[in-house]
Amino acid sequence: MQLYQSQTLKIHNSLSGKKEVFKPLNEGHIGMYVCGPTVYSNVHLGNCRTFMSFDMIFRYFKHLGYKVRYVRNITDAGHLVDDAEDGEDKIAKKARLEKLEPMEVVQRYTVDFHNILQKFNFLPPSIEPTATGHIIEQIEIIKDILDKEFAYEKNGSVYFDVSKFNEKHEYGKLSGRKLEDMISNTRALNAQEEKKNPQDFALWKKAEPQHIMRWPSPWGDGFPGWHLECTAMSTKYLGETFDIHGGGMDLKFPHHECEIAQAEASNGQSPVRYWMHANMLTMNGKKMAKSTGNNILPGEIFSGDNNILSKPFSPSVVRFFMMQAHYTSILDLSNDALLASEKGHHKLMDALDAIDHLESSNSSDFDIESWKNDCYAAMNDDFNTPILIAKLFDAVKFINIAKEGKQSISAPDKIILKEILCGFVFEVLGLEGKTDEAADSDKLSGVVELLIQLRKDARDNKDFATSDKIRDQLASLGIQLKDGKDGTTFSVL
RNA sequence: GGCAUCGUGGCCGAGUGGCUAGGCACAGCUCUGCAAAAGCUUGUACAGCGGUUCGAAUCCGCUCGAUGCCUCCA
Repeated sequence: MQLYQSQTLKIHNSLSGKKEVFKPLNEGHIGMYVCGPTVYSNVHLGNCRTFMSFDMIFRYFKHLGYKVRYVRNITDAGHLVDDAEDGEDKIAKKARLEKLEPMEVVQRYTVDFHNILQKFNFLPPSIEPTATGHIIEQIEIIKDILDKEFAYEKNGSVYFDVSKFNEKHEYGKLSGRKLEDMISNTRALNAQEEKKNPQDFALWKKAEPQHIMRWPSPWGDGFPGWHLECTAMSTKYLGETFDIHGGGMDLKFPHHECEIAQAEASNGQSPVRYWMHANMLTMNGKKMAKSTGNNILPGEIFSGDNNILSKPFSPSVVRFFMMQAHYTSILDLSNDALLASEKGHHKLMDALDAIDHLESSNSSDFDIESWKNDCYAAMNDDFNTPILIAKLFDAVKFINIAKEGKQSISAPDKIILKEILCGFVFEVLGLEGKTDEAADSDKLSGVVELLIQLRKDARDNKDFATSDKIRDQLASLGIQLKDGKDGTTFSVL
């Protein structure tokens, strides 16, 4: 019996705008696709938040006992810079500026992306396909859509015919837009004269002679449109209809809308059963943007090399900070917020360490069953990690009281408490304990124990000047002494 | 201008038509040589204006503000 059989999970489906009971297409198995990064620069912190939300969701599915195929692509081709760039591929553009091969740029930033995600303790997806590795599949889909007459060719490019599609299908159902509104609101843009209608989008773009990234196709040398790769890769690995498609809120339109259109045009069915969208990250109340300087790279948070935050913060603290907000809410990052999260994170980890040292008793003053149910109820309610964390702090409080000997816990309950707590903290939330390896070093703890002993001697002799000196010096090194009933312990901050 | 997601106490951030979120900060107390840590106790809310209701911060309308998107841009 798997855990998921006893849990009812609800997911907010962007398509319906409602929370729906989640039932996978095939019992026990879940197919999930998340739009990955474009690897033409360092990964954006906001992007990390989106991926982290889906990492948590992936982790919870696995925790529930589901077999999950999680596909997250790497976009290494297909994005255009803007109209002024004459249809030049974004990656090719950057490559010329830096005098690098396009694939060299892709490699550099793919490595950066993986490095940062590893620091954040992400689980790797099941498949991480690249757009350039699926050109053939994309061409096949274009052929299919052309056959069904939902697309047309013009001068070596192929465009999706939105108006025609809209006659039999509903273009705009995900983002709540109506084609008529879009038509009346369209701005005048350059280089659109090939399209029948401004709403049409490219499935295949003809490559100009200077364009480096190019592939042969039935319509001449060119490259695929941006929306197509996700359709090709998601359906290839997950089937024509699959359970979950996720991404940032910003991708809802046009990207995800176009994905729906492409899939419905090519195989007649709606590709995704549950659409999930993660919300944006702001900093100091404003959107993060390089142009205004209101921007920070993940690596700069970890190193402290920035003029926005007062100190470095560990990846796990940043993760804890992000998990304290619901994935569908806008989250605001600030120095104060990170400082608060750091303290909360530390308190949580200290309590986890303390469980093993609790005395077992014949009975428990803590209702483990009902607490455990509350934890699962929080996660089952559209992955409500803030509520889960609030529940975890109920346990933290109990552990601290029990540590003082004021309440008790039975031996079996102690095992369950630890198992559930660790399960949620490490497995589901993906947090990490003491990252400072020094804390585990025998040498360090030997030295600190010695100092604690010396301080105790000084205190016994009422030599408080010496005892305070030891305490304060250690504190300035980031080692905190805690005087308890049964002597002094320490923790490395 | 249109569409979408929001607007909660000093800060971050959940939630609900009437019943404690939680973390951090602040104050008092316990413990302590003094602190720290931990515990206990307490305070400050639901953008504004209308409406529905016995009752709304929670539902509806409008206003203001934030963020994203509006065709090739995460």
